Formats: sequence, structure tokens, C-alpha cells
Amino acid sequence: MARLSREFYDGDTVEIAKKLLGKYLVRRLEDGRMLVGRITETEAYIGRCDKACHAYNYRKTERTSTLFSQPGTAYVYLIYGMYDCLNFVTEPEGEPSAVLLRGVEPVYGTETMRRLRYGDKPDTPYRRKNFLNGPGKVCKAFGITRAQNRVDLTTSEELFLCDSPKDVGLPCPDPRKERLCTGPRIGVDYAEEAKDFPWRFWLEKEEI
DNA sequence: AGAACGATCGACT
DNA sequence: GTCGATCGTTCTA
Repeated sequence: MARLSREFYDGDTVEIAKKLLGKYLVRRLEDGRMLVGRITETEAYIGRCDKACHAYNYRKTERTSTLFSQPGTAYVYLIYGMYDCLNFVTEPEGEPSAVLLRGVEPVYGTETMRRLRYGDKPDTPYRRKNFLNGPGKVCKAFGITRAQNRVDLTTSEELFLCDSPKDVGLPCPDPRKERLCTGPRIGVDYAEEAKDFPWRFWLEKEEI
């Protein structure tokens, strides 16, 4: 099963956050069902220099210890007492850094995602535009919780990333014109000078 | 032991 | 645009 390698994650976090756009998130649920999404939005967090990062200035606690793991490790944490957020650990081991997954577009298993997100209610409104455009929404729809914290994305069957849907036996979508957009990160107004770092990246459809 | 706060979301005006 | 939900993590003592 082809997937992104350790080397992919072992490098500059901002560059990796950009390179992750257009890659594919693959999740296998315990019952064997597969879910696939195409990554459309990411953010970079770097403990060495970034006051918005949980591990700023190498702060090591029980929670942030995951960020000190080898690159290619999943970091899942709970925010606001309600929502899980999925990150991919980057940089050489010991440099606590990660890319936060903020958005995907559904590729395979959409109905299962819808049920995980909204429950069994048959006619939940499902607006394509707002379905998976937030870190809490992605985790809910993909059944990702802190149970996946510390999963090794380079060997796990339950959670990994790959370049192409072909890597998991799915057809490639038609290519679309998209541009890479850059801006400040969401929800980090407390982070002093780091709140303005342009470390949020997303894909936008080209007009016309 | 207690308190403050948060890498969000959905409901609402 | 505003606001409240909800609880684990972290720090203080």
C-alpha cells in the first residue's frame, strides 16, 4: 500500500503544510469500511518559534509529548472540551512541530462520513461547501479521536496519507484548476506576534 | 483542590 | 456578525 513516507514528514513544517494540499487522507474504520478525503486546507505549527503551538519553546507535557515523536506520527487533541483535531508531526524527531488538518473534500465513503457527522437522521442537511471545512468536522466525519493519537502514519492501516486515490484502488478525479492561497491561521489571536504568521494554506477553485 | 482557558462549531440576530 | 456549549489540560498553591 503506497503511502507518504517518513521522509515526506521529516522537514520544514511550512513547506510540508503546502505540499499536503491535494494529498489524500485514508481512514479504515474498525468494521473495515474505508473513508477517503482530499486535503484542501492546512496550518503549520512550530514549537521552536511559534507562540500558537502547544509545544512553544519546547514546552513538554503529557499532551505535547506526541509532538516530540518521530515525523509521520498522528497528533490528536481535544479542543473546547468537544472537538478532536488531527495533526501530522513534522521536522526531525525532537523538534515539536506539526501540520493541523483543517479541511478535506470527500472522495470515498461520503455517506458513512455524513452519518458519523450527523448521526442516523436520514435527511440531515448536507451542504457540500460546509461539510468538511474545519478540523473538528473532519475528525467527526472520519471517526478520528484521541484513540488515534500517536498512530504511526507510515505503517498504520487505520490512518495514513497517500499521493493518489490509485494508491487505494480508486479512480483519479478529473483535474481542476486550483490555486494555492495563503493567510493567517484561525483562532490564534492570543499568540502575540505569531498570530499574523501566514501559515494557513488552502486550495481555491480558479474562477472561469 | 480549584480555576482559567482553549489550533471549534452551530445556532442565532 | 455574536454567543454559549463543554471538559481536558495546564498551572497555581
